[in-house]
Amino acid sequence: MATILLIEDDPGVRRGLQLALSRHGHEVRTAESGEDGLRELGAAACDLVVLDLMLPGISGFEVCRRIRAAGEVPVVMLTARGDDFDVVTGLEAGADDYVVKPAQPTVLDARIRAVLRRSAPSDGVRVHGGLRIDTEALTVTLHGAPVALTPTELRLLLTLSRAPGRVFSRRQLLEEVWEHDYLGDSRLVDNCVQRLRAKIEERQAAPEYVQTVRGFGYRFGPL
Amino acid sequence: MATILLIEDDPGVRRGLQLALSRHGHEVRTAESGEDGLRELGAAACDLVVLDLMLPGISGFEVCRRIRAAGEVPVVMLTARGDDFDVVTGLEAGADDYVVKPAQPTVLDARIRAVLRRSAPSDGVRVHGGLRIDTEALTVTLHGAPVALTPTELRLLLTLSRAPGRVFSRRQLLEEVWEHDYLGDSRLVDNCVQRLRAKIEERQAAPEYVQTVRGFGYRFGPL
DNA sequence: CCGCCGTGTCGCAGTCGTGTCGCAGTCCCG
DNA sequence: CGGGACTGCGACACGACTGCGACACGGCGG
Repeated sequence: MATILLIEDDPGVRRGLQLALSRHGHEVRTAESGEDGLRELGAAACDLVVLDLMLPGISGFEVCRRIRAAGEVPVVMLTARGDDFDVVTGLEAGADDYVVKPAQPTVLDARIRAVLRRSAPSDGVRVHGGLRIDTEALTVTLHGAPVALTPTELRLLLTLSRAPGRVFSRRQLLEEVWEHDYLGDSRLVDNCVQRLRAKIEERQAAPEYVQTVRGFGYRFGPL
Repeated sequence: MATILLIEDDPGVRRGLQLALSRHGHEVRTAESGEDGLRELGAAACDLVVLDLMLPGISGFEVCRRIRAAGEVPVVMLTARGDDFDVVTGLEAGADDYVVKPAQPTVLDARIRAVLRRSAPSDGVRVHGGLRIDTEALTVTLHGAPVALTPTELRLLLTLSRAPGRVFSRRQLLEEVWEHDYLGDSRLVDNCVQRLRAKIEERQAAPEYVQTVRGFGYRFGPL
């Protein structure tokens, strides 16, 4: 499961690949052009870019160079024909792998996983939108910028993000994060959530990562 | 948490992983070879298979193909080296994920949970017609559109849907949903049912999900 | 010894959920 | 056919729950 940005101008191919990759368990965002893609990439980090070579406006090669110049996001190229010129130039532009169209979804997925595996050997990294949680280094970044969390806030975030979507009751959180036997109902959890939100949520009125489920508790991630 | 079948020929690795996965809350059964594993799988179902590639007798790939051909049990592969050939072939054989040996128990557990989460959304999710109830995320969708339920309405729906077809008396519902000792017969339940219906029923004249059994109480689901 | 940071507690305010009431419509039964 | 019981349904006011700021305590390092 990874977040993938698909840059492809042909609407048919774009939707087909988006659907196929979604079925393989990836989160897929799309862009129609190189400019659009670079903008999208700046807005929110992703784990990998699938990049078509034939694009209106900036060429795929140029987009690839800029992506690699900007960061360490791996790129899988999509070429119409496997002629040598494309491949060599593509790999020299910084692509990590390439797949020849028409692409078998299974093959593309296999390549993607292979690239992710060798270019991101760091396991235990959870990425949700612009939030990146490294469970080994115990670091959290928001849109690439490091976020300073206190130990308790970090434990809370780790616990919640371990099961995205699942609702944790205050009771459960007290046991897992604080490990006390919790005497007397307290609003400690609310408080810590509030402090955590102040650091990782951009619009606190509509929290993106830590959501409250009234009457039950809190939940990490998508609605 | 989940029942896992571990197919691994090396006795040391097998016991180590079995112990580690048990500690993470899984039920672990083991098999020493591909044939053994397939037999085991036929004898009793499990939620996921952890499959070593290097096996005596049938190869891991072949075992994987047969498992996927037989049913929908997800497979996590265990490979000695992450070379591309293994990965691509493995994923094409139908593996859902793979972990490179020597495997960190925590990493393996994380992968297992991720695979289980995406390949078995049927866990804790109840679907009846257009209504989908996720008992972990505590979300309800109607024809794909999220429905905002209040805590009491949600508890009511969860209680009723736990036993579709069964009739719950108002008394029972008061005890299970409200947990008070219920003094004085009240029409609280009727009210809450009404509010719930307003949100999930399309034709309230002929309720599809929450039906009233005159003189007795309410029932969830088909006649 | 002093000051800072993290943590737990308290109180206030706004919002939303909830329980009660009353009326009207429906079904059952005499 | 008529009366009574049962249920659907809207309205309303109280109360619970949560967000949020402020403060005090304690540990750790300068």
